[in-house]
Amino acid sequence: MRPTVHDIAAEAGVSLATVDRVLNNRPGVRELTRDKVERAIASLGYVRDVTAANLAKGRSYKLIFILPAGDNSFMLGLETEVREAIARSAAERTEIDILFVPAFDPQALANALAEAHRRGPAGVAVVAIDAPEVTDAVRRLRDDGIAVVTLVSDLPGSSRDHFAGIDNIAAGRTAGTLIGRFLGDRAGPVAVLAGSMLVRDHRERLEGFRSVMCESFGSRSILPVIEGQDDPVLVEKLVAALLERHPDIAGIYSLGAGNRGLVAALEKAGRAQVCVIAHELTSYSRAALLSGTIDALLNQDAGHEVRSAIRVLKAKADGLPVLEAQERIRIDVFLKDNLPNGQA
Amino acid sequence: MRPTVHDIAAEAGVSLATVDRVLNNRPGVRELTRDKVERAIASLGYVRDVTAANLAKGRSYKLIFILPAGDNSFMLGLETEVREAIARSAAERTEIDILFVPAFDPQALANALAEAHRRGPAGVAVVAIDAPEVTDAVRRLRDDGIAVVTLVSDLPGSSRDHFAGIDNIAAGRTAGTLIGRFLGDRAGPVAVLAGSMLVRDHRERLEGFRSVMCESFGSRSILPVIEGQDDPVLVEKLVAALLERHPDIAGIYSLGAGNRGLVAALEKAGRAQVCVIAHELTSYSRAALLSGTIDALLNQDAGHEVRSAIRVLKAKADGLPVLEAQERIRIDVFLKDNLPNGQA
DNA sequence: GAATATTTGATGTACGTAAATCAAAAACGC
DNA sequence: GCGTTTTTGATTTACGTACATCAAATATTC
Repeated sequence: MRPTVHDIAAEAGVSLATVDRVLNNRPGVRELTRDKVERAIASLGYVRDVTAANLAKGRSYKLIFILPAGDNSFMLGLETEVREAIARSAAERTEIDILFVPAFDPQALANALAEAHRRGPAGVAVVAIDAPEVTDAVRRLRDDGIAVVTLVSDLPGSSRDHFAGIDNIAAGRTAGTLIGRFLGDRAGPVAVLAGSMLVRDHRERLEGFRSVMCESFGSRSILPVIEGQDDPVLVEKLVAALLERHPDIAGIYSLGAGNRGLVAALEKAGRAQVCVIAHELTSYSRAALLSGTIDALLNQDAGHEVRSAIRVLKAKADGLPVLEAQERIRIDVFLKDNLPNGQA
Repeated sequence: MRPTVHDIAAEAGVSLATVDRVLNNRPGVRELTRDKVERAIASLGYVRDVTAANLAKGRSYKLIFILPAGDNSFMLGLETEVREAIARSAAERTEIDILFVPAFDPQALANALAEAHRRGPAGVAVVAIDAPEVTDAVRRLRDDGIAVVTLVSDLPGSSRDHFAGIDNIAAGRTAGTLIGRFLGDRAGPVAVLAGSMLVRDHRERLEGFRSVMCESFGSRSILPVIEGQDDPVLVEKLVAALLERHPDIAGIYSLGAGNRGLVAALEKAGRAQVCVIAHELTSYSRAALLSGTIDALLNQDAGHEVRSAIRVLKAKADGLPVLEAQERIRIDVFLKDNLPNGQA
């Protein structure tokens, strides 16, 4: 049987009320008595029954998700997952609100964080932008004991509790090895298509990709990066021009979210033999993978990221440890052979 | 605010006791009254507070894991994960026992299932062997309302509630595409190394692998399957003989758990240029991937499988729905570039 | 309509914790 | 020693559900 507060009280030779004072950091306990109780807790191996505690407190975890507004499929998918978590929230003692902010706008994001702060939640999950005003806003939240988790895009060097997202350098390296080995001896340069070098995850993917190409496939030339702003129309135009300029192109690594335009340009040009590695599984990229236009997809599972963020925020709010192995977001590598059925 | 049993009673115009009788399927309620209560439940959208219910019941979920004895790293890893779940069990109202059975022995497994049945648990997780006596034993458990989840290796056509493992056909197909594309125009046959064709996961991986090789890489010949019983010593002997017999071998797909012997044989023969795709991330296979002896690893995360099995068993024991998207076990594709740090 | 069986209500206790109140005891200053 | 402050104890209520008991009301049978 698991020990209860009563057992602690008996073991320490104090009353229930005193145990409660110690457990919940209430004032009015002598240092000596506090020690006695803590020794009893340690010796009996007491662990507070969080479910009973939450029941008694009538607690519900108020959480706020801050997401970039915009219509790219991945972010829409992320929003869908948050909404599904909201639908389940009754059963999980959570109360989740979403705040939308204009994409790529650090000041707007800092303001949203301040607004979230005002609402006094137990935790905040945010798709971060790597800027000082954002780091500051996060620090202010943390100073007030509000847990903060970055989602998809991290804010290293800030005081965030946790990052729920993939290792983007590893993702870029993986793309490099795949494209290098898939191409084998086939001649021709490789192009890189990004959204914007302003966002950290794109920069990191490029860094990983380049280092692998340099280390392991040094003879293959890499064309200058094309920035398509994740805009389908712009991407299509840029890729079409690229294909015309370089008829010998062997492969393309698309590390951003411009898949729709990329696929359109490739198919119009009839260049199915170009080896393409792209990111994020959406209905477009799935179709392109199945048709053979895209050869491999790297993906981060938005559902996992959202659920992980919620678990971590709840744990941090309770001062509980986090199961690191469970919360590591993995880089999915999809070929046409191992696509999950159903969704996305 | 979430409705409680009191709200249901008020809404239905009955007493708390009657609501309780309906909710817990206790006898002594007229059909008409039962309907009234059920309508109230539906109209208020009542969901039982499982944590409060468990608290009241003093419930702890007795679960039994049945694992194959043996010293292969993957199964040891699986055992480790179960033991870690046991360490966390205090906080999760679970009480987990492990039963070990000799590997690849259907009758012993059926006996273990009967033993598990005798102990009267809420659920059983089992690494299945696809044999009629096992299917029968599972059916008997289910007939007594005991939840059953197959782990790693499935038992389709049985009455198991859920399978916590990967899609092995997809895994085999993925291996096929990877080896086919990595080899490109390089000549030479491909060999397949399995543990035993008795277990379904090995059969399915082979099936997926063969079908992709046939569909997409028809010109490459596949040597007859070698069964190494996942025994390092035997595997090393068999692979050494294989390499001697076929000096022109271009690739090996190891779909079982005999990696230690495979790597030893390859390294002793100095055949690093052979393209090798193997399964399961262990300390041995990790080292071999980093050194280049293995080119890619397909992996199922044992920790995820164990945690998923536990979640599903608890949910089934409570008659609760399962979040399918969360419980899908993914096929990890590891190259040396995206190996997770830490463990395994 | 009486006797019986079935259904329903009323009520209390329990689970493990939180939180509040008030009284009692101990420690402290002077 | 006194009064005062601080610390501790004892007790109660609450959270939402499960489960048991006993009495009361309603159906059913003959």
